[in-house]
Amino acid sequence: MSTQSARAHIHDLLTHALLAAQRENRLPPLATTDVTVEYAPPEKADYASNLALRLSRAVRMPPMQVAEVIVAALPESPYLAEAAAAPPGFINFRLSEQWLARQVGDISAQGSTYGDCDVGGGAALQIEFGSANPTGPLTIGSGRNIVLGDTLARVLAAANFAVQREYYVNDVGSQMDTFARTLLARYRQLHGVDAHVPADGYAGEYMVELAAQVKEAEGDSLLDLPESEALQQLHERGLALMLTSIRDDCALLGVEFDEWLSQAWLEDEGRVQGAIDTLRERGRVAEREGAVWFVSTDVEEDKDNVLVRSTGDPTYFAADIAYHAYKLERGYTTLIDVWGADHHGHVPRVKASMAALGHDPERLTVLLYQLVRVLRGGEEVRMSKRTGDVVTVREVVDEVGVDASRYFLVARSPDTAMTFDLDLAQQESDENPVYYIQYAHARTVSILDRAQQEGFDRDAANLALLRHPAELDMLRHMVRLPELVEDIAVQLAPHRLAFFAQELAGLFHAFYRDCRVLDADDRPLSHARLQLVHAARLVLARCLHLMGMSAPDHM
RNA sequence: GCGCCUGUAGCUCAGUGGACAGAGCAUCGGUCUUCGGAACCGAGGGUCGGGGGUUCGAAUCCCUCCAGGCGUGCCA
Repeated sequence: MSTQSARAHIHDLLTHALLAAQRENRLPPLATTDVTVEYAPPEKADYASNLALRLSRAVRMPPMQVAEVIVAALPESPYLAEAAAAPPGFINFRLSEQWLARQVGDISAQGSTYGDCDVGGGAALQIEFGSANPTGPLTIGSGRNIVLGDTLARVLAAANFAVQREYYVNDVGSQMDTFARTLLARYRQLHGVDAHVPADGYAGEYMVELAAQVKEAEGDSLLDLPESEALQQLHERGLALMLTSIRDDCALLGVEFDEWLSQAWLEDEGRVQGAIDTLRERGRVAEREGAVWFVSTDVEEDKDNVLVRSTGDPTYFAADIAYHAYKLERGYTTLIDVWGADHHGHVPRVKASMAALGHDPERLTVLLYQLVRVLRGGEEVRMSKRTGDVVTVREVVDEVGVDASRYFLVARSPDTAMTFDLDLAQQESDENPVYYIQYAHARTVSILDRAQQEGFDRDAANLALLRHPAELDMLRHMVRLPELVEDIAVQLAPHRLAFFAQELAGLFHAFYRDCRVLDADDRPLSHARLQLVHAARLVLARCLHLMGMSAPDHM
């Protein structure tokens, strides 16, 4: 970063002013006050602080007076054209137009890294997402998980975290057993043997296709095996095939993981037993009703939870305890899990287990997202994983493309039980917001190409010529990208990217209308505007890439 | 019963302590087609689920009620 963001700079100015005002006895001595800077309504200012309003009571002065004292103590800054107190006690800041125009040069110089910030400070962060059971193809719900996780990972990397992406493979347990039993039934059926899919089995057609693949590879050799052995082999084969399919689905979405971590591996390594042993040593384990329990009743949970079933098998929860301990053991200081809201009850007990093992549960943040409804032909598609009646990632990407898929899945707050309208996402019309952003990018490219053909030289630009309101409005938005990346990294709110990009595209289109870029009669202005268009292209492309979308040159 | 999430314009959704509550789409009316019209401008449309409270200030925080989704000791 060659320069500090405007917001961070104003924050520092206010902090200095506050100290200076106290030093000069224009304000009484204060305990440390956290200074906040926010975006102001555009007609009032660019940035604003409510510092004086919040201080008013403590210093026993009217807010407006406090604001005026602070304004008077503000250092000069090349960033600002104006700082003023405004009723009822806000401190408003206007960015300098000359400073804004100069940012075009900074943005161009930073190129595809413009937008980076340093909230992470290089800290090792792990984000675990996806992590759907490998018992069926990825559903659109998992798609939301993966798109949210991947977009966050991209933003966190831009915020200077050392990001590792991991998919947790839940390859043991009762659901996998059911998966294997279903596969065996389908395999037998393909050989003309009378067999039935278990009542709790996976009825989806994909299981027949899996069985066919096994048949192709193994012929009838599994038919004569003892059932337990056949099940074990089908478990392995089916798992491998499902993982390949899931990996392919992720690739369709443009997502790659650094690690696929297997629950079976954790168990084989003795890490699950080890975690249980450690909890026992710490007096946090009880045995009753034939099972082993994690005792958390007096701590963070309202109930105890089973670690080892009466059958002797460890639960998913026990493995997850070992898994989270292993994450920290590998040196990640910040952990993020992306889970569907149906797992929210799992959060307190995982955190309780971290505390019980002597770790700081605050290291883990769980991003919960609500479920996805799908609209097709204007009607809600009923889904059931058990019957195999699901809308898959593959179907959606095939129908609407990867860009629209990702856009729609990321553009809603994780807390919203979103509706995915397949027909809208598929439309290549002005009803579809996806193309609005991409079209703006394509327009920038088109102008830049044309400028080159017609012999304009943007390197000769005098940026001080940029003073049209449409130019400055676009710049005011563009300089907020590093602040946006910071906010998204802190709030884990990737959907804000979509809104930012949408607004920037709108500002660009308005600029395009109001400001002729290529004008042979005014080459100096054309050159400056070309630099601005070039910078706009960089920012639009960065937004699109952070969302995992393409930034097309032509549409 | 209890816990979490949600309820904002006709629809899909932003905004979670600040300034008269916003966007896209839809509707209606304009630009009329010289750098890409997949664009732009304007208009109408909301007791922010209801009620109470805290605060200088509440869509935002607290209480309560209503509605929907998800969950609630040996599925994950």
